[in-house]
Amino acid sequence: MGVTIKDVARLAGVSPSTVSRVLAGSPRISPKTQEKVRQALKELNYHPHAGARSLVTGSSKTIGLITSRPIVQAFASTFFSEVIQGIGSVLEAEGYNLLLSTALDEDAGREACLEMLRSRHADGAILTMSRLDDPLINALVAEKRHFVLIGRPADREGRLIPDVPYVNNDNVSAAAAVVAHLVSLGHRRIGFITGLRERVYCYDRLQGYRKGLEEAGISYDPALVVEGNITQADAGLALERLMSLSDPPTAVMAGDDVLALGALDAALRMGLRIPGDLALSGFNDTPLWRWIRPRLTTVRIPMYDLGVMAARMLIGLLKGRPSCPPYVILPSQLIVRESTTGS
Amino acid sequence: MGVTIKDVARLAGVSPSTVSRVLAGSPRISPKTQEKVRQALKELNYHPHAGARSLVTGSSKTIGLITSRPIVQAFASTFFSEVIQGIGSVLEAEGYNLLLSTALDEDAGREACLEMLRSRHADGAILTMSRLDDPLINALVAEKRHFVLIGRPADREGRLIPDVPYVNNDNVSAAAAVVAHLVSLGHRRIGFITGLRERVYCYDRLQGYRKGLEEAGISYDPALVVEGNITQADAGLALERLMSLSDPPTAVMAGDDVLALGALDAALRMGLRIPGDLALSGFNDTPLWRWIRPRLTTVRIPMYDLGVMAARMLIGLLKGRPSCPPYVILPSQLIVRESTTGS
DNA sequence: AAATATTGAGCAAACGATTGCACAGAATCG
DNA sequence: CGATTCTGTGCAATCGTTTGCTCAATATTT
Repeated sequence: MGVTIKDVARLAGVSPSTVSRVLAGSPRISPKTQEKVRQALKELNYHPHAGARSLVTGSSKTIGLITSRPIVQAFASTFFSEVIQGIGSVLEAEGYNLLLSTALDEDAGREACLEMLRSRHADGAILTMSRLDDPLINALVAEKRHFVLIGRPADREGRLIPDVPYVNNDNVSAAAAVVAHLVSLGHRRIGFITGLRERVYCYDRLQGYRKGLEEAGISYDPALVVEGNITQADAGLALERLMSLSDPPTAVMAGDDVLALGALDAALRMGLRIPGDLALSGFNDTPLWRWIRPRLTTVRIPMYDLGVMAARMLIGLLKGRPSCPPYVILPSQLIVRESTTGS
Repeated sequence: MGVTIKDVARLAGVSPSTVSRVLAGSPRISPKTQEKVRQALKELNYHPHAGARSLVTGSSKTIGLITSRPIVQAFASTFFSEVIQGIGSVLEAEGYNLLLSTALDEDAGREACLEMLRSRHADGAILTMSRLDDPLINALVAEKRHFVLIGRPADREGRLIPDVPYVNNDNVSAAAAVVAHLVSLGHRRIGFITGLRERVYCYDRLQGYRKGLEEAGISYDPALVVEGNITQADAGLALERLMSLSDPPTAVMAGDDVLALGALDAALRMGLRIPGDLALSGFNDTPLWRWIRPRLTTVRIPMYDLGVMAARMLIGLLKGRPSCPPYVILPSQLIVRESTTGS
């Protein structure tokens, strides 16, 4: 069925070794021979057998792409999509293919991921959206695998786990910047609707929220923070809860655009005017939502670039480049729109 | 580095063949031996080398997932995400892994896809969102690959290409149902904003639109159809064009929720009331948008199930099941909401 | 008890590619 | 011109598994 290197060798009148060397671009092959071999390659439409190759070289030219939470959520926003593109653009140029982890639930999923990486002999992995004290990170470290995290490796207390390469955006300072923006508009009671803090990015944005308050000299009020699932329904309930406080917020920042949308819906239902009665901000600048009115003040995350950097970093690791930096933090950008300023 | 079948054999005091047979569940191994081998497997934490396996068996237990248009768009909506989950849920249970095609542009992308399938010796492929006369389909057929299309295989004139297994939703009748719904509300001038008809699903929805008109005894007016890219900006322009006709539509159906959102934005900007001045409908029931006001009348596509069925069908093909149906059409569902009925 | 059937396990040959080593023939040197 | 260095190519081992065939040992049958 498949045409092998021997077939090519026979047609070109050389040995398999020579064909292999031509393929590898070895300099010790004469131009004449090279030409003959290339002819034969084209003529037979030869394609190397990745399995056989990986058997002898030990490298499968394959990278695992892993999401530690169910893919459902991972793909729901455009985050994953953009990140994948960034990763793909780098990996393709380097001849790597992406192996997707499609596990359903978190525990079985972890084993399935590891199994995939092991049996497919993946050269490395890229992880996204990890949790505090993420078991998968621990497992990967224990197996001494090459991998790069998109996000921030954090232990149970949110402290940075050393020696894990990662690419992240500056969630803390970005969240603080949102607070500063709201403060500059005169707000002092600022609510925060966020996903569960076991997700590192949620944790960090919460830290940024607190940092922003502190820098503005506003004391932190736990009653103003509502933590829940990243769904619009939950965000709506969260907003209702915040607005029913005896001293309700005049501004609410959401830890994600999805949450902001749910909150927006609830606010409008409650008859609140945005931003007249309540200023509202999101996070992530989900592209498709730029058309929602009022337009959402939010933070733009360089998702594509996160993917690119992660892939580059991983390639660096695989090639054993010593100059490879242990981590990269990409800046994000506050995008001010109507939902806070009204114009 | 890696622990091989020989290591296991040595520890268990048997030959590699025996270990292999235990792994394969061969019945001709005594319980005692099986137990010994299993012990050794656990103890050494053995994992088979997929490459070596594929070398001798010819199967790589790998499925390529291919999007013929740039992944960008493919991932932008939740379509791809849900489909992937469906696919994954089936493939994982069958021991297959997903290889993702990450090509950037359409032409180089096609070659990269094929190259991936060939050199990785993928057992099969699942294709999404094909075009009329899609070159990739032709290539896959020419290479006699096992694959299933999510969508409908169509030639240049939109005719069904025979002998290509596919899973599709009933775009034609769904679009017709939307028209029927609008007609039942009293509309006679119904506009249609759609993506380029070179995408089969756009083409089919256009056919459904025409069919719906015909069934209602309304003659087709090309001026009421605007075809463009699937972006909100284009949809906005399309709506403006439709509304500036001397005899503008009283209802507009969009071929996609993204388009509906762009049209909605434009309509509101033009001071139109929805559905008072203009009824508006979408397509796909993008989950995150159920919270947008006014809520969008749309069509729900069973995306997850499309993935499941495609994967099942592919597995069937790979196993050479003769009972495997050549195609499946899943029903979609009209979801009536405020944007057409007002309540 | 001898002949035959069954069971359980090993031998060894693939599968397709890479690569260290050997070795011709040509080129270069003294 | 003989000795030495290059160049270009082939040989053969190797990577980790699977699997057809062989064959001992055991079980079953006459």
